[in-house]
Amino acid sequence: MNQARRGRPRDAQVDERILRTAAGLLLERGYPGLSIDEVAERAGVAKTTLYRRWPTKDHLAVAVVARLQDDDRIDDTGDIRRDLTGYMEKIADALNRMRSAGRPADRDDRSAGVVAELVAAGARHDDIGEMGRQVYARRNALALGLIERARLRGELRADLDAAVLLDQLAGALYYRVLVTGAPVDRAYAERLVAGALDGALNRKEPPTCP
Amino acid sequence: MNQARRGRPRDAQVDERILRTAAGLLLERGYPGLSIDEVAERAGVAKTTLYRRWPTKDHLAVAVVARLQDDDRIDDTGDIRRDLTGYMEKIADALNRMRSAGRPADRDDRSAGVVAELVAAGARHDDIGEMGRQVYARRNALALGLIERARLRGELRADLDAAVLLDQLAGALYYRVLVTGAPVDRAYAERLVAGALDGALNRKEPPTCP
DNA sequence: GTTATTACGCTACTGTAGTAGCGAAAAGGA
DNA sequence: TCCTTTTCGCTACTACAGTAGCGTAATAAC
Repeated sequence: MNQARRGRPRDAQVDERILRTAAGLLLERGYPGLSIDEVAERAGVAKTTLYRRWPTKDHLAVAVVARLQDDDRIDDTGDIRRDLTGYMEKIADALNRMRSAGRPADRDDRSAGVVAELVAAGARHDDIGEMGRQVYARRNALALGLIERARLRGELRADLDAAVLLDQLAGALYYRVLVTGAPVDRAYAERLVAGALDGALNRKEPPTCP
Repeated sequence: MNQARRGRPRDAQVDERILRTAAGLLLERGYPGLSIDEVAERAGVAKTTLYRRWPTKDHLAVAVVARLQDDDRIDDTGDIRRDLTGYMEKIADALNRMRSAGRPADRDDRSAGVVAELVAAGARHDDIGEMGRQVYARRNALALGLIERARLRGELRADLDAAVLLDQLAGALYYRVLVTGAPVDRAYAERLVAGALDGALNRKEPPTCP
């Protein structure tokens, strides 16, 4: 792919200037402060040029945030509790990075901010939703591998519902950011993994030895 | 509160007409199809009158959806597995009701639709966010009571982290609707509760009886 | 009654996302 | 060199959220 195209080639510096400008506005002023007109003006670019690359403001915002994400590898140390906790911390870090965008540091920050707008963007545009689902699928496949190896080592139940386990873990983080406004930090990641591993049922039964 | 006010009283029929019209548009065409100008025109009301009641489109949408929700009581039958499953089904029903708004029935419906827009509305406006958190807090307090009673009956671990358990349960539902696009139905509710109750760790140790 | 107060409808306005159409510039292919 | 294709900048436009100001209607307090 990427063969030599026919007409005038795109100016890569234009892409760069737009994305840098948009990133500045988005991180400083949040989603409503990301104005297409202002991005175009500050980047020294016609608005139509911008729309030739990203068809909506949502698409531009997704492109900006996608550049800020680091890789989504997952460590496998052989200790499932430690590895899942590390995985949760990675997700929490990514969420917290977006969460604080666009608001003064002194403010009581319970808002989902940019995270919520990106989720909504995925709901508004099929292609963005599909991108998000692919990111999720990739991340989830890696985590399923981690769990499967731990299961084979005997750390986890043989009949474990791994998909549900991952929904519970990641879901709790998103839920706190998007719905309850509660913080997601290292301490919570540890409580979360502990709860999921241990289960809720009471198992203390007096050993029945004849 | 609600003392006799000074000036001309508000026309309750105006509220009703606006909300009915807005509900029709929102459920039929989804969030982008909810146009303030069109609501005002169809309801036979000036746009300024509408804005006197709901300061933004987001507020109007929240008011519409709030009227569609039923009560959030939680059954307590004495069987924690059954009760939690019922609670999950209630949340799933509410999510699914909003999820299908505004799209043709034949379409492959992975989108979060109105749910995502409402979450974003909570992030955009502090007062809406606060409302959402109060709904959550109320619901959560009821569920915490349910869990505490089950714990006292001995069904659940004495050292259970109940807050985390509820985050895991409700979080998984929201996560599937908002992020992964997976369905949330009765079968999933059962898997979810089973996973949370049983835990992930392998506990099969040969009983050590001398 | 009169007055103060609030609701309502109306017109006109701003700001922003997104589109249409045009001419000029930059490339490849003939 | 000439033709085609695509990019880019420009101007002008639509659609929609939200606001400002005004005249008028409906109510309570006096």
